[in-house]
Amino acid sequence: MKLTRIGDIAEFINGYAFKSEHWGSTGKKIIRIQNLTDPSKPYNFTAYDIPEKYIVKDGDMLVSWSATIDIFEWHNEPAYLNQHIFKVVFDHKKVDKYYFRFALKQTIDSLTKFAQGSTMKHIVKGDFEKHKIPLPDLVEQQKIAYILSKAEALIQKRKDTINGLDELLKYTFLDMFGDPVKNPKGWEKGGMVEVITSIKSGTSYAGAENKELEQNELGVLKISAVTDGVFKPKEFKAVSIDLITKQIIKCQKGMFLMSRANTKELVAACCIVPKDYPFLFLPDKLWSLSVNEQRANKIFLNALFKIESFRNVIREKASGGHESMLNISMMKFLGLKLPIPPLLFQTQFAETVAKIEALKAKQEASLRELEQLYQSLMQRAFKGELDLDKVEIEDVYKGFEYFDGGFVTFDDAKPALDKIREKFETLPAIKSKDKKLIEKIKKLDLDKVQLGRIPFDKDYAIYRVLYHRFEHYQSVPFLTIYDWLLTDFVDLDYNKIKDFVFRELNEEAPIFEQIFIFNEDEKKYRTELKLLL
DNA sequence: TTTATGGTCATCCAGACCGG
DNA sequence: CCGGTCTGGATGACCATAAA
Repeated sequence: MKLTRIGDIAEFINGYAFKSEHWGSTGKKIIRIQNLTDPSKPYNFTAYDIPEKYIVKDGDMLVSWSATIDIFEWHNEPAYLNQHIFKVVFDHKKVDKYYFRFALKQTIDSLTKFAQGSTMKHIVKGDFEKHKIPLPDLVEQQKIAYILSKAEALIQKRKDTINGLDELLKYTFLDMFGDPVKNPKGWEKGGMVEVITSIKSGTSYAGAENKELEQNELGVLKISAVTDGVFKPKEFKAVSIDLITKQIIKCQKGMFLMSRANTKELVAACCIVPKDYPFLFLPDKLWSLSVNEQRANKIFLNALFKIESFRNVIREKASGGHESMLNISMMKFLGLKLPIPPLLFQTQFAETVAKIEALKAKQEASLRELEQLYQSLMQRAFKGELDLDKVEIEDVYKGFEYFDGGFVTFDDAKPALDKIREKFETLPAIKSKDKKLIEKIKKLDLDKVQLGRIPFDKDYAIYRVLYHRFEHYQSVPFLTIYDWLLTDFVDLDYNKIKDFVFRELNEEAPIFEQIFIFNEDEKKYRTELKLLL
């Protein structure tokens, strides 16, 4: 495939070098690299007037070129760009911005070889602009971006499900046992000594990071193997067996591990080791806790220690001169009090956890598969090996020409809208049902209403959404349309549609209305949605 | 003599900042 | 404005000391 210098298809505007006196708590957000890599990081704000060119709008692509070298799409209110990040201004006649994102991600590793500086890796603007990506014609680009977006969306969906299962675990705990500190269910309280029979601490060894283990090496775990609350067998350092003189504790299935040191936030992270790892052993900062099985279930304890309120109780016992590396002693830990529900309940909880974990394992396996598929798709796409002839991008999406940022007015969009309308006007008209529905609503007893299914015609909805928006606001941000089409409607996932619909219901000028219908056969109410005219 | 504890020092990353 | 260095926080390495 033809290679093109990215400097020829887009302009890269570097962010503004804000000084600390520019920061405040009011005004516009300042986008720093950490805000892109970690959404939980707080923003700095500035009330100063900075030139227009540093403003980033919703949908803008950003490339960080210092330390973290990656590309991000900004989905947020207009904000200022900090130094070390480029804002990408595309030549829309030549390149599709989503295609560009995928193409750059695919080739980003080769960019790091240009990185300069000793303490901190930088990419020099000139080198960056010289970087080449494969560039087929625009329609092909859109098709590639479309396929990859689909794969990406599936991956995200798996990740969401996995996170959801984690949440479910937490709620299951709180539902069964209540908050462990307030102890609203009045469980018998006991000392940690009653449930933990012994604590074994590992031994300190230095080693080489990020490498595979050789024949004559063992891995000493790092705190980070436990930090996230899930055992991570890859977080170790390699140590030559010859150097190991002290007694070590090998990492075995069922071990209940806890970190005795870290920042206050992360101290007392714990997890259960899922299987034997004969080549890994514990470092001095990790404990292996033995549980008195007559009194407690370690799955229960593992969940308990992860509940924020109880974690705080443990954290309070940590000490140290530097806030950045606090320690807990065994005595202090064993001196803590905890609620100890009857073993039967704990076992029941553990069974539920096992079920959720099994679901999670399935989702994780699927996620790995998808990620592999995604990788191979990426590679084939940029080698020009994908059969794009079979790819039909949704007609609606094709109807819109590229618009150079900003807003699409009603007139801009009218030809495309007309085309859509022609296609959809004959569709099963929710319209004709509307009158009957309204009659029914009048007779409803709203107190007895239950949520139910949402009958939903995707194509018709797209048309209605767009038309309504145009009528109501006269113009619509182009990117909003693009996103709807690309992300909300590429698949017919019920939950996604539901999310979308409920978002719409909460809008100031909603295009949906929730209505309630009595089903004569089932003898109960269910909700339906009506598109407002 | 061994182990647990509570540190400090070193390193790396990310951001602050500055000279040309 | 650009390209680089300085600085501080987070984490890992490792140790002196006290207790067992």
